[in-house]
Amino acid sequence: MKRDNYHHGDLRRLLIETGIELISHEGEEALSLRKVAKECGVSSAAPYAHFKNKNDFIGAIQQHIMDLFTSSLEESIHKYNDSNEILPKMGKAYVMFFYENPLYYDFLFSRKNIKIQLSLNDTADNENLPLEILKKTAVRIFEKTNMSEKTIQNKIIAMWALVHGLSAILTMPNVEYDDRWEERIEKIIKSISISHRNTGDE
Amino acid sequence: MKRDNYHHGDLRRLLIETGIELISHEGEEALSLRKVAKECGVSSAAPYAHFKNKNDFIGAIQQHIMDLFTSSLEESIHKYNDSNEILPKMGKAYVMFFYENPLYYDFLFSRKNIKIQLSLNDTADNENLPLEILKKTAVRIFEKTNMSEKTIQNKIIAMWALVHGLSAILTMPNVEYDDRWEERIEKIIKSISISHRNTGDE
DNA sequence: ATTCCAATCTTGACGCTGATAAGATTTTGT
DNA sequence: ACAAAATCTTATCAGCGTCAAGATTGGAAT
Repeated sequence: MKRDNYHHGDLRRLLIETGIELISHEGEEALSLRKVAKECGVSSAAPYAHFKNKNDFIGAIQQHIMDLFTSSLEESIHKYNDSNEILPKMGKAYVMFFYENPLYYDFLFSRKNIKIQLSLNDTADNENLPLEILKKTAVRIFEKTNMSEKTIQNKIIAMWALVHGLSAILTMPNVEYDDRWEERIEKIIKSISISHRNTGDE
Repeated sequence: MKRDNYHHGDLRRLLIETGIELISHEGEEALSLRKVAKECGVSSAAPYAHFKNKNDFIGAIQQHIMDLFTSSLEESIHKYNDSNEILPKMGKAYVMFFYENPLYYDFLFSRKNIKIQLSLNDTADNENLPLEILKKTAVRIFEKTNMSEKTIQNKIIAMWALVHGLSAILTMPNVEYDDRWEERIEKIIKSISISHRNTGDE
C-alpha cells in the first residue's frame, strides 16, 4: 500500500474497498477511519478530503453493498423465466445474499446511517432499491390474477417481511445452517406467493 | 443524582436503568459508560465494579429488555383464549412491542453482544426466550391439526420470520405508520397460520 | 467491640477514536 | 504561467473504554 506521489489518485475508491474488506472480515465494530487510512498508507485526516465524516463514509460503503445486493436480486429475475418460479427464486436470492455474507446484513441494516432507506412509499429516486425490484416483479406476476390491489400490496409486504426476517434469522450467530434450508426457504416463500386465500381484505 | 454515602447501595440497578433511559431516547450510539456513570453521579471507573466491561453492561441491558419483550408476548397468550386468535394476536404483540419502542429493536438485535441469542435449537436454558414461547404456543395449536411435524416446523419458522421481518420494516425510519397496519399485521399473520396448504414438505 | 477482608468507589493514566485547523503539495483551469 | 481548487500532512482536541493503585466502607469472624 505504498505510493510515490503526494496525491494518491484514487484514494476514495481504495478507502471504500478497504473498508468493505474490514467489515466483511471483522464486522462493523472493527471499522475505524484511522485504521482504514493507515491500511491505505495515508494519514489519519486524509479521508476527510473525500468524506464529510465517518457517517458519510459508512453511507458510501452501504451504497456499494446495497448495489451488490440489488444486482444479485436482478440477476435472479433474468435467470428464471417461469413466472411461478421468479418470486420464490428472488426471495431465495434475497436471503442467500445475506447468508453468504452475514456481516453485510448487520452493516446494511444497522440504523446508524440514514442515507440508504428501504421505504414502502413510491418515490421517484428509489428505482434501484431492493424493495422496488421486488415490488415491480411481484406486481407484474400478481396482476395476472384476479386479486384486488390491496391484497396484492399485502402479499408484497408479507413477502418482503418474510425474506427479510429469514435473512435476520439465518444471519444470527448460533443458527446452524444445513442444506434443508435451501428448499425450506423456497417452500415457505411459495406458501405466501401462491396461496390466493386468507390474505384478502374484503 | 447525589448521594451522601461513599457506597451507593444500588448502583448496578441505577446504571442499567440510566442506560435504558439513554438508549430509548437517543439510541445505542449515545450509550457510553462514562456518560452513564456521570449521570449516576459516580466516577468513570465505578461501573467496573459491577460489570466486566461495556459489553457485559450492554448484555445486562439486553437481558432486561428481552424480559420486557417476553412478558409482552406471554401477556398476549393469557389475554386470548380462542386458539384461532392466539397466534395472530401474539404475532401482533411481537411487532407492536418494537413499533412502540423502535430503538429497542436495533439495540436488541445488533449483534455486538452474544449473550442473548434467539436459537432454533432446543436447549434447556432457553425457556423464556421469545422463540420458545412462540414455538410452544404454535405447536400446541398446530398439533390439533393433521399436519406433519416438518410442516409445523416450517410454519413456525415462517411465522417467526414474518413477525420479525415486519418488526424490522416497521421500525425503519421513514416508514410511516397508520392504523391500517394494525389489521394488516393480523391478516398477514393469519394467511400463514391458517392456510394448511402449500407449505408441506411431502 | 475490634479486626480484617471483600466489595465498592476515586484518581490518574494509557492508547485509541472522530474531528478540526493550519499549512504543505499537487493538479487543474484559464 | 499563474491562480484556484483539490488533496494530503502534521498537530491538536475532547471523548471513549479500560486498567492499576489506592481510598473508603460495610459486614463477617473473632
